[in-house]
Amino acid sequence: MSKLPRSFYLRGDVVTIARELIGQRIVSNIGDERTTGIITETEAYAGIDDRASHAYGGRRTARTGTMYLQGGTAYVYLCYGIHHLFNVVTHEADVPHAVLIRAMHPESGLEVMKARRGSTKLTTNGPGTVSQALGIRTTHSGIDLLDDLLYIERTGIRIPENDIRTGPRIGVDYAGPDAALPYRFHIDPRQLP
DNA sequence: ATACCGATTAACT
DNA sequence: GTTAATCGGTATA
Repeated sequence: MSKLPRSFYLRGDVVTIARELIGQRIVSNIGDERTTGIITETEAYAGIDDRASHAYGGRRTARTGTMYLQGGTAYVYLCYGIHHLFNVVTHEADVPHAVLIRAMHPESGLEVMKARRGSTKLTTNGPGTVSQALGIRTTHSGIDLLDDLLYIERTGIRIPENDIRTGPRIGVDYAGPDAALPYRFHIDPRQLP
C-alpha cells in the first residue's frame, strides 16, 4: 500500500480526516527499526477557534508553531513532563489544525516495541504509549510525513460506518463548551481484519 | 526569574 | 474508583 499523499492532509475538514485515519497504518523507521500499527483512535483539534487546541486564539510559540506548517507534518509535544504525544498536522500552512493519534493495534516490530515500552506485555492504547512504542519523541516534531522516517499509509481496510464510535475528547475539561464536541473517533481492534 | 500546570499513565484501593 | 510521578512550555513580572 502507499503513503497517504499530501492532498489527504491539505484538506480543510480536520474532523473528517480524523475519522478517515482510523484503520490506516502508521509506519515508523525510527532507530532503523520498522515498527507499524493500525490506527484505532484519533481526536481532531480544530485550530484557533477550538478552546481545546494549543493554537486556540491564534497562539503561536516555539512549540505550537509546528501546527502552522503545512498538512502532513508531525507535531509532537511533551505532556505531563513524561509523555510524547504524536499529532498529524492538517490543512494548508498557517491554519493550525491537527489530529492526535491516541491508540493503535500493533502490527509489526512487536519485539522492538515491547523493548521500548519496557514491558513483556505490549499495550498501545493511549497517546503516550503509541509514541513510545514507535520511538517518536519531541525531536521528531516538524518532520514531514511524506518522508520515509515516519509516515502513514493507506491500508484499504474498509470499516463500516457503524463500527466507528464517536464521542467527546479525553482530558480537555478545561475547554468549556468545546469539551463536549464529538471530535474523538475509535474502533474496537477486534473489528480489524 | 519565578510559578503554575497539562491533548497522561501505571499502580494502586 | 484514586493518586503520585514528572518537567518543558507558557505566562507573568
